Amino acid sequence: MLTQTELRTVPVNHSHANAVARAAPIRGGIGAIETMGSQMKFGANAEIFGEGEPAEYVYKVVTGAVRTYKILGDGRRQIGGFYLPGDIFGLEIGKEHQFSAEAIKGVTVLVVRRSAIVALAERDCEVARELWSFTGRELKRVQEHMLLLVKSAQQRVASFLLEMSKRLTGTDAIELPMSRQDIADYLGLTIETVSRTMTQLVSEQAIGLPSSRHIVLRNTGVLRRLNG
Amino acid sequence: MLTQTELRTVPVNHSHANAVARAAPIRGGIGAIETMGSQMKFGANAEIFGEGEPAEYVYKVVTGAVRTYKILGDGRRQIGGFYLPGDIFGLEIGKEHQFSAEAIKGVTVLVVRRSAIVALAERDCEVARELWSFTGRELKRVQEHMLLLVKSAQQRVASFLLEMSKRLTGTDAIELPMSRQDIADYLGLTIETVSRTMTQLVSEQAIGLPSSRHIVLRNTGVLRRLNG
DNA sequence: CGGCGGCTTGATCGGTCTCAAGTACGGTGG
DNA sequence: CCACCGTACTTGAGACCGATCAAGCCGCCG
Repeated sequence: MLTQTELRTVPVNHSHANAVARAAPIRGGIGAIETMGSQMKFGANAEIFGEGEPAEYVYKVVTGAVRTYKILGDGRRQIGGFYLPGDIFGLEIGKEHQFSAEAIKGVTVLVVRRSAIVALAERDCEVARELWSFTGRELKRVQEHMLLLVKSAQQRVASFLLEMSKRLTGTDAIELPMSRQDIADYLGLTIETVSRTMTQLVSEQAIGLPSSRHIVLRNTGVLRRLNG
Repeated sequence: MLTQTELRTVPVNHSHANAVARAAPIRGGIGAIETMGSQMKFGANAEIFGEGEPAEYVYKVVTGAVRTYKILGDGRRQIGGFYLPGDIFGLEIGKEHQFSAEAIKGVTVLVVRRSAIVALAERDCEVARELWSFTGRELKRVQEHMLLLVKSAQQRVASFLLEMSKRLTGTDAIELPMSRQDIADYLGLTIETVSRTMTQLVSEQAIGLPSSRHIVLRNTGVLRRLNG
């Protein structure tokens, strides 16, 4: 239950006054956040936006990592997704954010006003298509996440490691930005089960674990087989 | 594991030769399936489309009920969603269906070529927005489904009944179109656990169960409290 | 009436959670 | 440089929830 320390190294409000850079808007929608966005920084565990707040901005991770989450009725936290450099998050169809978002560690993001993109999409069908396409990819991602949650602990952890390997570096050696608690809340497990499963995978020669956040995939075949 | 009988009462191919009605195309995108679509019928358990097949058509349920699903690596079936009269399904961003779809019982659907809608969206931004909006609602639905899967059996069943009550009739008396196996595969439980949980809810006065598919919500407060 | 599929109920097993210590690591201050 | 502390992580023992295996029941249709 939210063991994490609630230190917010950057005071946040929704005027987002701490923008540090601004480039001239040229054209394009979501794919052109680079050219029309402002850059912002958030410290570790800083809240970027909260569930239910107006979805005024769309974000793209430049460096660092972000988690989105919901607090369930019984106090547990379910993480909806991890967003790594290059990933876009915070784009909603409706007026409000469905999940909260926090920086996992220090993060730099590009920010664009949602209204700017939506306005563009009203004139430029190509932009509208990009919005649709983005939400479609997000849908696919959540569908896969859903499928994860009906598997065994071993399968969930194995799938998670394969996913992170692909997204972080594409190689077998990965440096996890998130804590065991984050992983547990993403996979719908407890921190103890995640930890135990990791050591189990080590003893099965499937992974190496030189340090708790540094993981080496030794036998992706075994991991993939677990995946189903 | 797929106890269901594989009887396909309607032979299906992708030319969809068994269209029974055609109306003149007037205008509008996804909201205008009515005016530009053909009507089709599928018998109980008939396959409407398969995972990985080209997503040539978009469907809207007129009568009956549809399930989408995936078969997991270990042979289990996970149901992605139930689609009831008025619901649209089968609309993909990419070229292929991500899930398979079957009629739960006899079903009548309206069908439109995906390409027709997409072509419209390239010229009419309002149509493009409708596509985005639809996929956004689907995303929200899947997110909620994901949240279901990390709850207790009681919570899952209670949430399911509340959802069905809202979508089927809006009243407290519901007639489920799907079997216990379907419900189990939707909730990530076994058929036995679903059954036991139902009788448990009966003994707690939360629901009435005059027959296995006919359910009366007696105490929605209790159900909602379970929901979290 | 018999048979079959869908549903319920019972007994036991097993995987994950819970509660509780113990360990490793990084930072801070003496 | 080391002692200390706090946090993150690991490990262990036992409880509990849902899965599994196995019967039995019910409704429907031939």
